[in-house]
Amino acid sequence: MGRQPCCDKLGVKKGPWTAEEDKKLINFILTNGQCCWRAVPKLAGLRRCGKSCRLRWTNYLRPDLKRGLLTEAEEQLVIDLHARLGNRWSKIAARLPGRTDNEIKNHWNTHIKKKLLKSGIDPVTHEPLHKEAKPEESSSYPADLLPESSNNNDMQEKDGIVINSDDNSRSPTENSCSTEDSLLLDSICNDEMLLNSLWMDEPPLVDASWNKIIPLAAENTNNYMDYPSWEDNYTGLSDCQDFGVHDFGFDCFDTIELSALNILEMELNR
DNA sequence: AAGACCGCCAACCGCCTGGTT
DNA sequence: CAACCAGGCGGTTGGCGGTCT
Repeated sequence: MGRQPCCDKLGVKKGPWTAEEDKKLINFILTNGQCCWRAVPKLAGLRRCGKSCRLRWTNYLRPDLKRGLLTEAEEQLVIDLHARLGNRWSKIAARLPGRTDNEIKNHWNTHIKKKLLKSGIDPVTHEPLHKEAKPEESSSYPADLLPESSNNNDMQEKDGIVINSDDNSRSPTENSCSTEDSLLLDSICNDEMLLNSLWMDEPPLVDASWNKIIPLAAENTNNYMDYPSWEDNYTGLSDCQDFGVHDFGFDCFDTIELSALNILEMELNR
């Protein structure tokens, strides 16, 4: 007995999203907020599966997403977190504001994996590929690929995954990263509590999920200032700080729609 | 110039989890 | 407590663009 499909397969469109569909989805989410993805296609006038809408939104249309390749620091952080967490892409993505699990997963599979292999490191275990060849080495990571967990002897194992009990020993920020990147890593990598929260199911201290921003902003505009990527990308939002899900309508929509249209324009120019 | 090959990434699929009834 | 449901997650695929021959 298979699971019921998440949507009626008949009449549901698949494949690449068109600019028109994107616009419909953006308009709907910005007007109504995120709720009940199953109902979104119908309400937004899309012939798509709700799941597909959610993915499109979280992986591509969300306004706080960063574009372009991961920075050196971000890559470093991904390697380090992967060494601790394994393929828990969503957990890893939660530590990288503006990045999605899908993006990180793709970047891992296409870039980082190869980089590690080239350096003689098993991307799964983060151990040297030919350990017996150089057993005296504590780590085979080159300077630019050194995860914290591999250069620290004080390791712990939890649920079969190696974690590091002393995260303050060294951070990847010692590499040549921008100040901004360094700050990001300092705030994330060196925070024992934050790393512990990766294992507990506590709300993350730094959470990139945009859907949390609107309610936060509605009850405390100071909190909303904690999300620079959002602010940077959508300065116009500061003009409507009192918005809530239902107030997030057409009065402040022009600015946001401009951003949405920018995305669509980018898409059309591709 | 054109066909073959390769890499990247958006999107899909199926399973899992947590909440609700 | 079981059944159901929606959302979330990770693995995988397929199409497209770039590079190579």
